[in-house]
Amino acid sequence: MVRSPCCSSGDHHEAEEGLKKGPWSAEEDAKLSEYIEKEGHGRWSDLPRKAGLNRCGKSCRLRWINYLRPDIKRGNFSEEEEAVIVHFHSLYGNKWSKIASHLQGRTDNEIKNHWNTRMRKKLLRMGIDPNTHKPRTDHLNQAMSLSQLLSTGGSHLSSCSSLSSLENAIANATELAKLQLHNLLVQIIGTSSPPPILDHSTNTLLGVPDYRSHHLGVPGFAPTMEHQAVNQSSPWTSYGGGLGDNACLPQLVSAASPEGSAIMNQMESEGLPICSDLPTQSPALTFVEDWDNLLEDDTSASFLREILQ
DNA sequence: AATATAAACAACCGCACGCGC
DNA sequence: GGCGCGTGCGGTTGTTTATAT
Repeated sequence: MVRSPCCSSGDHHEAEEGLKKGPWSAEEDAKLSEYIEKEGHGRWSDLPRKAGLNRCGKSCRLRWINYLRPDIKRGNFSEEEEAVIVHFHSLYGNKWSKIASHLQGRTDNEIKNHWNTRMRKKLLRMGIDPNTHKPRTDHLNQAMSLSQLLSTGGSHLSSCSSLSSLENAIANATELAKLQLHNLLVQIIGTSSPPPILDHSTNTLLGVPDYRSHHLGVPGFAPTMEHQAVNQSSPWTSYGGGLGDNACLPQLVSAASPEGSAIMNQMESEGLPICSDLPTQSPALTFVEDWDNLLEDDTSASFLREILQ
């Protein structure tokens, strides 16, 4: 490859020429802004010398584009902006500069940081894969199974006649639930390894030890794992996702707000589809909300933390 | 109040691409 | 067509700030 003569790490130019690296001082910022506003940036590689800066051109460019540019918009991202980011990310992937071109005043770096630090987590919490923009149905199904198990286990317990059976059942059900929940949480937290699959025919988590034979001591105790499958045609499947003709964005943007309507107009003018007929709540959404409630509940949260430890 | 940990942000680095010679 | 250079992009790392213990 042809390496840029500027800022190359291998050539030790910084060390030889004493080029400064790291955070910019107010004085450097002022010099850079003043020069560009007066002369324009011209060739970035020449700029530092002309502007009297002890930085490489690449560093100057980055500082100007990401921080000093007068039209830059700082501060928190609005929900409208986040919706636009989600939408265009579903179309372009990690093409941050392309996404940035749709958001006035936001830089690719800022969008990238925001995505990596906040939005990814937000989507994961919602049960949406941030890479594919599709619902993580494996997790939803497992979580629903768990919920079913706990309720089934409860009814099972109420019918136990002997105390030892009851204690066993409690221990076993708890163990099973912990195992599954642990697995589920590990996945949700964002490991990139392929998630264990729940084999519905045998009710085992593929890729983990057979917990039934190892942990369930009650003869004949085979918890029912039947669950309501998430409707594959639920609104989640069209969640801003897919690159097909039917890809559309749930109308997260308030068309009433000036900013929202401007964004919507822009999207419409670009021929981008916008969904307006989505129901306000789906079964999956209800579950996600319940899950959020669970996580917000102090007792449950401490229980989950304990499991994870 | 001190320390540890997590989150957010800024900047760096390596690479790819386009352009002119 | 090959090469060198300048620029832009995306991933990663480093630093700062906020929050929890």
